[in-house]
Amino acid sequence: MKTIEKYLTDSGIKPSYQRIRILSYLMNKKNHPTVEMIHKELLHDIPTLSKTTVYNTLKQFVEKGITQIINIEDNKTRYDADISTHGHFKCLNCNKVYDFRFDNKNLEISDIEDFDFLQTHLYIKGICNECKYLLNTKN
Amino acid sequence: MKTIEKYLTDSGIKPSYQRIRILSYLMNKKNHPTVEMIHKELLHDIPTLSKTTVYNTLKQFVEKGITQIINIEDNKTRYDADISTHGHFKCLNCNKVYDFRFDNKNLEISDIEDFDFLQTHLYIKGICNECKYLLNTKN
DNA sequence: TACATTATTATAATCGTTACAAAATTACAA
DNA sequence: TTGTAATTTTGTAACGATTATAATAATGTA
Ligand SMILES: [Mn+2]
Ligand SMILES: [Mn+2]
Ligand SMILES: [Zn+2]
Ligand SMILES: [Zn+2]
Repeated sequence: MKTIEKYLTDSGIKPSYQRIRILSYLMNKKNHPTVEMIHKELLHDIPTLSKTTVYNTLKQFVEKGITQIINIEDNKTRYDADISTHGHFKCLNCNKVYDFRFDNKNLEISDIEDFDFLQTHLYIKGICNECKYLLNTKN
Repeated sequence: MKTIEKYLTDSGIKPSYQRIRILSYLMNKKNHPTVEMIHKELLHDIPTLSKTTVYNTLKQFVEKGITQIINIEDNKTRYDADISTHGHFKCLNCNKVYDFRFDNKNLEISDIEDFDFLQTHLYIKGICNECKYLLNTKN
């Protein structure tokens, strides 16, 4: 609890109640939520929470570099408080988004060697293990 | 010209005039256009072209597997008639989207080894060579 | 030609997101 | 503490990309 406030302060963000709760949600759930998911969930505890506040807060988190945007969906943005470079796998059956690690340093890339790389996003879509099992036992 | 019609037919798509023109645009320009870009450009030649037709056509192309969706932008969808697995680099200065090749086979991925992979999207953002040069000479 | 099927178009509706201004909260000096 | 300025949150309206719907046009076929 205390650590999250300090993390916000150190990042140049005043630790308001809403901001603390939204960041806690991201850090604890680790579910790459949409704005809708965060708002719906926190509304139970904070009945006055505005969706605009969720949007504003996430925008600020991204600007201050403590949250990254995950664009694995066609339409809606997902957010991740894990700002390390890691990959995301979306299961096309259950729609869950999984983290995975990949060797960013040894990516063998051609054609754009001299460009300046600032962000790397690796998205893989397919069927997760759980669904593979479920789909097999069904048939 | 003839080849595009055959390509559509072989993919199970009736080669209407609009579909031929939209696919030609994708294949010739290779610029990962948005719906807006395609519509605006083709409107010069086909003044009656509806934006809905562009949407419908691209949806069909994706369903039939002859076009892939590029989600490198936050808000709008881009399309690519090159359905091979390749990476995309977006320059944060000039907003151009470049193709690049990467070694998909030798990607070193942990944690999700047993999942079924269906699509792999590698997006890198940064500054392209052209802009690097321009930005340097400016200062 | 006559009729059924398919494709295209125009328009309205939807949905995620952003803009804006009012209300609430917080910071701080008198 | 009190008054006032600055910041944060909220509600509502506006926006832009996309989808749904229904009418019109084009195409295929008997
Ligand atoms: Mn993640
Ligand atoms: Mn491409
Ligand atoms: Zn799954
Ligand atoms: Zn550039």
